[in-house]
Amino acid sequence: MLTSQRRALITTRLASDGQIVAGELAQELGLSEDTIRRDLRDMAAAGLLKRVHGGALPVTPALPDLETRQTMSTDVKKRLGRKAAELVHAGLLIFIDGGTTNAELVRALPRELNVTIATHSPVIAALLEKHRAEVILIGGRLYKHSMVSTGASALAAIAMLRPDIFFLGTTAVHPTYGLSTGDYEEAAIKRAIASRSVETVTLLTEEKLGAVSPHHVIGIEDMTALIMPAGMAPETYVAYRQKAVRIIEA
Amino acid sequence: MLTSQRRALITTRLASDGQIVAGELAQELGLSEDTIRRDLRDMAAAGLLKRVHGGALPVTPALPDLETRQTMSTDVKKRLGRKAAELVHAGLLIFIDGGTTNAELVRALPRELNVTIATHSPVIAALLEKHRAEVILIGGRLYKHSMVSTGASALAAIAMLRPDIFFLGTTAVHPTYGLSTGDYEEAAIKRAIASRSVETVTLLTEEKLGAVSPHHVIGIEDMTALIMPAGMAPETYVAYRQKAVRIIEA
DNA sequence: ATAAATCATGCAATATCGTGCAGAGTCAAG
DNA sequence: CTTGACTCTGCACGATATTGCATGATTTAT
Repeated sequence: MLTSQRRALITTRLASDGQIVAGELAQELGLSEDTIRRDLRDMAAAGLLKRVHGGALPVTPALPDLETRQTMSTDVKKRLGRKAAELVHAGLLIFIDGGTTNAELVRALPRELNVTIATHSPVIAALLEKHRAEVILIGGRLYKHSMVSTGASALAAIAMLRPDIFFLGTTAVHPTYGLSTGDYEEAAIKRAIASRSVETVTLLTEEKLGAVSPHHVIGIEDMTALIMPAGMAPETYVAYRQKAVRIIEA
Repeated sequence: MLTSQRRALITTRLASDGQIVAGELAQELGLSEDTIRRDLRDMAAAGLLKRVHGGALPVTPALPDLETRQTMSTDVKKRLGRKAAELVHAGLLIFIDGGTTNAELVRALPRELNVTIATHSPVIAALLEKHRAEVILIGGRLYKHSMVSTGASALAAIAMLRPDIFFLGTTAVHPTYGLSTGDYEEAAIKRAIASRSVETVTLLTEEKLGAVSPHHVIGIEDMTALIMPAGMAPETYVAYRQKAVRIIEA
């Protein structure tokens, strides 16, 4: 692993976890603690993080992550969410995946709409408290990173459903490699839901395009539509259109 | 947890609660009181807080009416939650019912504690995002009023568990009629969980005592313990003690 | 006044840190 | 191709920091 890669990972990890523990990261990467410490020392000198005994913290201490993620790029996600909400009509069975972008979809859903919403994300379910929608919560063992149910019982519950639309949450979309994610179990669950759904749609912010994660979920050609921000360069998404996927701009 | 994070937490907690109790915080974080005391001593030396016997106070006391209003309603529940958290030990399987009082229990649980927590409330599950605990989410059809899973699939999932402690959320407790609630399905679920649990505990605020709702859950004699606010008139709860239920004051 | 809780201090075990040094790899000049 | 400067990395070692426990002092509550 290159030094710059390692340092990029540290930055990412700081943003997602709000902390770095030197010993843990050394073990995880199979490196000595000295290397990690040197990275942290240098990055602290560059003002990229705040060095503390035992590890490092972000320079701007992590706000409650709900707040952080909300403020990250709310505008774009809100627009995507509103556009996605237009696909939802009364009487349908909708499956909503976890993630902050899908949370915006939930917020954009009319409160009085008579739909049935299935989800394996307790966060999404909690957001539906004030809606009229019938909610089906998929249980299972919670995968802590993305906070969604996984495991055999979740798969069994999903097998009982036949959603009209699946709003898939994703972190990486690539024209050739399709959708991918960082966890094996998570990928399996998403695949199971998509395979049972009539339509599969995902909401995409720009930074996810072109990215690849270790675990393949489904190919672009298996998607019904991609909802992405308007105003992007055509060459960014022409590759997707060639796969006959519908592109909806928001 | 890194030292600086712990101290940041102390600052936050001082702002939100208006006080720090050394013993409680030590228990909550799974550390010795000495460590907390050292933090408080050092932070007091740095002028970040005011050290007092038993804990610490903010240097600039919070505006009185803001403090009282915010904490009046939740202060009692926070105390109940912290007391209840003392019952939870590493290695146990805990089932946590929905409700705002149980939410305070979750907030009081040590973040690093190795427990397994089952819940049929997406709200409770979402609160556990930052905890190390293994979380088992019980799925089903969400009963919107109390936001908990109900129905056959929830019952089936519960039948797989054998919780050590069930923290039952309730709205009505009566010395003769026991615990009751407003929805039939909800009562059935609570009964099912209680019947499979080794211990059943409930957190009670004063206004729930003596109330009766249409649907019976379980009798007082089937409870292991009631956790209720300290300082109530003895005649208020003597009737419960006669049922051989343990009364824990918080 | 007496019991219980809380505190400060010293001590030992562990974790983390900084520094110096050596081996391996890279790269460009010779 | 060889050589030497340079960088990166891991290890060793002593220094420092953190933590939990024991002990006796102090404070608080009854």
